[in-house]
Amino acid sequence: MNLEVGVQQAKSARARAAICNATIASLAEVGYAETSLNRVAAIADFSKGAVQHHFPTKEDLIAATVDALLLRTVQSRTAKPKSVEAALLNAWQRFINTPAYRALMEVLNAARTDLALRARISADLVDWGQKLDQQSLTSYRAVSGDADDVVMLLNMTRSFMRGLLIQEQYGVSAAATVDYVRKWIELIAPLLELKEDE
Amino acid sequence: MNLEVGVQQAKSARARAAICNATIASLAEVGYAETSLNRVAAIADFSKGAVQHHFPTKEDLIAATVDALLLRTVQSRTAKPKSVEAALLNAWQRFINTPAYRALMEVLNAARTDLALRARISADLVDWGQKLDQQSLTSYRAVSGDADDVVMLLNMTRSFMRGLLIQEQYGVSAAATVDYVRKWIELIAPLLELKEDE
DNA sequence: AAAAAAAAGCCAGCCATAAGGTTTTTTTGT
DNA sequence: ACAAAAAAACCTTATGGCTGGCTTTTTTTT
Repeated sequence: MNLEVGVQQAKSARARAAICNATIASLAEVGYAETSLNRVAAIADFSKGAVQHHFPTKEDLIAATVDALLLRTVQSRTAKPKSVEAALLNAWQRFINTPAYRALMEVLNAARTDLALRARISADLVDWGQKLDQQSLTSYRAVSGDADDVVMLLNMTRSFMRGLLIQEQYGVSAAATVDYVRKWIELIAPLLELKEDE
Repeated sequence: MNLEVGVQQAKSARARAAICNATIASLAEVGYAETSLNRVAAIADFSKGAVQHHFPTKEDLIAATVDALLLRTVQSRTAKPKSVEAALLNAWQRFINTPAYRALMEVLNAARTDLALRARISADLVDWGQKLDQQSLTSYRAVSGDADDVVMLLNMTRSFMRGLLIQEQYGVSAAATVDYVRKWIELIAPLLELKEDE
């Protein structure tokens, strides 16, 4: 229990956080392939050597950044929503349609063909998926009474929203995209109810 | 007036097609960033110089490949399906969940951050989207009677399926993915009818 | 003295260009 | 009309400029 060791560790932790944030910003802005150590270092205002001191390899950097992203998106529980409709629309606006989620998608896409990266982050992603499923179950109930329906409907919603993010680039306006979201919510909100107890 | 298309032209066309096919294969296998002229040339069994002769810049190559992909996916009209459910499931199996579509997604994702590429292919993609909407209207009718609903529902379905492709890598089995597709179809199919007239 | 940060060097791979040879097409001269 | 000449197209090989990640060395901080 050395307080001064704590000081160094704290500083190191701050540096690592700053670097991960820079990585997230870079992923969102220029994508995975163009997210180089040089660029991350420039954004975080460190030297390339500093980045490589904290994360010896690029895979280390990306893996740490993914962890930060997953943690961030799980922690962001909002106040209890008024309706299922409001909750789902909120999920789109504050959760999916956001630079951080885009950064995550960049890594997910890269991991499709980069097997080493995929092996590295796969366990965390599975954990994350399970946490999301848990959250679904504590927030919603299916009118059918089947708990599996809750998980399935919310996963479908997330899938749909991920797909919207891709299409968004060409020929479809942001307004039309929100229309799509609303239409989907219209369809599935009647199948779900909010849990009130807590 | 030469009835026979020039020998060279035919050869050239064949070479270009082979190179584009190699590009599609590479995109599907290793993704956009790793799809280099070297790799494409190796797959197509040409020299790198040959590839660059036909497509002076990488952007040219990708743009031509996208054209080939879009053409391919529009042409592939199948026999008239028996039900809305069968048609949508077919769309997933023969259209979306396929190497060619994955190749297209790679380019779309890259185009999000590569503005030059996006400007290059944007018009073609918009055209393509309109063609797909047209096809939707000739094949389906909405029970609501509103033609816009047809277009919207099918675009939503494609969005959902795109989203599935991304998630597919981690924690979700192929069988579970098909379950999701079926569940989605259960929700959407009652809102659509097949057009029989032709 | 040890950890953190910066700097310098290395190798591999990328895209692009250029030079050379072969084959096809077009133009020219008679 | 038709062979010779010129031009163009196709493909290969070689080269260059540049940037990527990684390693090693030097400087700074604590």
